[in-house]
Amino acid sequence: MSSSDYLAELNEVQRQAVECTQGPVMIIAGAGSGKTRVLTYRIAHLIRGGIDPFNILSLTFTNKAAREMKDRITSIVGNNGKNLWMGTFHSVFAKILRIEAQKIGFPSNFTIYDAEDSKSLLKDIIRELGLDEKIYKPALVYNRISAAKNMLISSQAYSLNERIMSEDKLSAKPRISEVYAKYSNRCFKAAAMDFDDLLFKTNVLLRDHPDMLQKYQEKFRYILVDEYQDTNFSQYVIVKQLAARFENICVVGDDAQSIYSFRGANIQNILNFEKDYPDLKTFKLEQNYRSTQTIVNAANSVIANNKEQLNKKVWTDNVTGEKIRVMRALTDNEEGYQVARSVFDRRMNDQARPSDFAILYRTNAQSRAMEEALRKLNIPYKIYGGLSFYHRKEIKDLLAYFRLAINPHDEEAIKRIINYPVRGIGQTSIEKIILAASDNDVSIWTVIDNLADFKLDINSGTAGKINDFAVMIKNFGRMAESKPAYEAGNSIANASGIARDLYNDKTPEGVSRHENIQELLNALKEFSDEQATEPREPRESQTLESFMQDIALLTDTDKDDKDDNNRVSLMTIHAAKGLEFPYVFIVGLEENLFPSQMALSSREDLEEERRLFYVALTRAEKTATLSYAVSRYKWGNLINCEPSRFISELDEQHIEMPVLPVSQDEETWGVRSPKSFSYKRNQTDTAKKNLPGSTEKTPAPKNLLRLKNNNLSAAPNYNPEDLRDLAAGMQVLHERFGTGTVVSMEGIFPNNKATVQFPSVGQKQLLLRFARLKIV
DNA sequence: GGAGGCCTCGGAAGG
DNA sequence: CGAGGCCTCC
Repeated sequence: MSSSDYLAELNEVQRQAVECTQGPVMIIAGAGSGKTRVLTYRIAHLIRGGIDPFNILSLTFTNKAAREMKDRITSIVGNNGKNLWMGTFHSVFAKILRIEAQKIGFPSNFTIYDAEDSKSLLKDIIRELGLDEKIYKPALVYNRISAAKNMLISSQAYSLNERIMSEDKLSAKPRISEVYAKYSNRCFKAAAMDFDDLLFKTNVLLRDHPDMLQKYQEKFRYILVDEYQDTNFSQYVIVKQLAARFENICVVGDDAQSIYSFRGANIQNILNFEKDYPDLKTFKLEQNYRSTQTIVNAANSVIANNKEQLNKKVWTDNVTGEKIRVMRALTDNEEGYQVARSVFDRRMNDQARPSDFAILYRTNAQSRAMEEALRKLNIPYKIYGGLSFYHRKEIKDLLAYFRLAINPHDEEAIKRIINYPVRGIGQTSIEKIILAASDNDVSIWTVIDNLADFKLDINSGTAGKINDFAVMIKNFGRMAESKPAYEAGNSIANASGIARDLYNDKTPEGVSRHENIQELLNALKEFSDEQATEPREPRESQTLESFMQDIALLTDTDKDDKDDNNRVSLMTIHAAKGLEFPYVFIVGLEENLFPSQMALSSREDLEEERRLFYVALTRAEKTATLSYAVSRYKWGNLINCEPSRFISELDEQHIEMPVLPVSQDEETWGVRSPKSFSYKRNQTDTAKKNLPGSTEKTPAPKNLLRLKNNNLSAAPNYNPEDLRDLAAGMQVLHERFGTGTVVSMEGIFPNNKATVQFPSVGQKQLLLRFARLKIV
């Protein structure tokens, strides 16, 4: 492309934001206002203006965003752009911490623990301290420690902080500070950092080493931060420190799209940015290029309900477009069916491609109904989210060996594979080793590698096996150092026994696990080959160590997808941030689901849910369709649902409500009081059974009709009244749809059995609800 | 060490 | 309901 006329592609405000390169700048970028374009052109403009890319730091929200932006910039300014420091906070500062590690007492080959590693370590510590795991749940303790680190509160400061300590006492967990202290110590001994440490230790580095602060202030003369509304305190301080010398700081964000406060993001960072830099220049990108007027205006009408926001007015001169349709379904399954049908019709009428559609939901659990319905209509789809490649067991197992080859002190990696594949080192021996390490304040590896010195009560056979393990790991370490990444990795996979172990497993899961291992090795091979063509320092960059550096920071979206990509996208709204689709369906718009039940107690939480809805709506280019169900399965029980308040917050002129008015429908169907619908065996009986001393088993359910493959059978003590409900419901179905048929109910239930046929899954479930049925 | 029974618990999710 | 953890039993 022609690289010189990029400024011509920008509107007036965008161009000003690009050209204003000196001093503090805040760009408030409304949804669909060309934010990415401004950011990339701004950087390109800096480089063209003679700024060395080495002096530019650009921080993004995801690795994917960084990669795409870097490619774009390189296409404008040439290969020089590759020298940019661009990446997520975590990847950039991990890189710096590896360079400066010795300043804070870490080796540069430190391991990065992912959340799973951290929780597993916390679990061990909680046990070692003799605390009750049911009270000190590892996930909860992890969140608590994470929140503290994000507020730059060390374990010492934590124990001295009266507010935090009294919070912990109040929640009956007064000893979290001890867990925190021990956790930090164990990470240090293992030469490991968790995700939050990457930011926390960067802060320590910059705070305690003025030379370091100065060095990086000088280096990063131009700093850009994307998605600034989602930064936390720790990130805020890093940016503030680094920018303090030159104040060439540019933050880009949209307060209306701040949706990550639950993990520490602080919307105040953007709301108060002006206070930090009084001579700040602010640019507001308010023209939306993505969506129809209807969608932009509807989204505005929703967000207007929020109190706390920066003043801006997003507008568009795109076409008016279709009204936002609201669909109403009987159950979650019928909702899926209706959505799938709409996708099907759109494909026909608009000649749209599957990849033009997105189905967005509040919780991952909602994907199932959508998935089933799409499959029935043969519509290709892809579900985003769920278990990532790098978090699969077999992948983490092999990576644990790689980790040990690079840093044998890595405690979590040792615990993971010291006895996998099985080599006769049992739980008892491992516990003795951990205890010895703890008593002597050394790492587990130090004990393993010098077993004889610690005089453990371990029999000589096991001691020999532990010794063999140590020899193997040291051998792997030498391989990692001397051989290129792929060669070393492949040897380790074989010599460790992992490859063989999985190869011998011929179950479908085993085969798939073996394939995953192969895929990881392929990635390693690609990495080796790719690095070999790079001009700079060919040796160093080809090692297993360099491959492993950021592996903990990768996620599935970073993996190339070689599959056919012409598919309907199914994902949570959080995952959809930054994406856009011509046709968007937002499903499950029910009070207590979206907004989530847990967000109803505070104004702040509710406002964040509303921003989430705003994000969802503004993903749409051509049409947005909302849907809700009047009843939905939750943990096996059918519960009643009310339409979400967000539907009524939409300006009426932009929406088209369902054809069936609610009142008429309820009359036809004769809805009862909500409580009687759900079958509550679980709550009441389990509660009773759990009373101390009670031996009562869950009693056989009463009033229960069972439905299996359309065969209906009744419990012996079945209440005849419910049978009348069933008959009445079937009658209504028949009248209304003409298709619902009772195949055999003569004599009303001969032998307590009947066969029924339902016109659709949704109607079947509505009927079940009528008769208080339970699917078996 | 693996299979199977029992209990518990259930938010969204980047790095 | 169903996933995941834990315990028990072989």
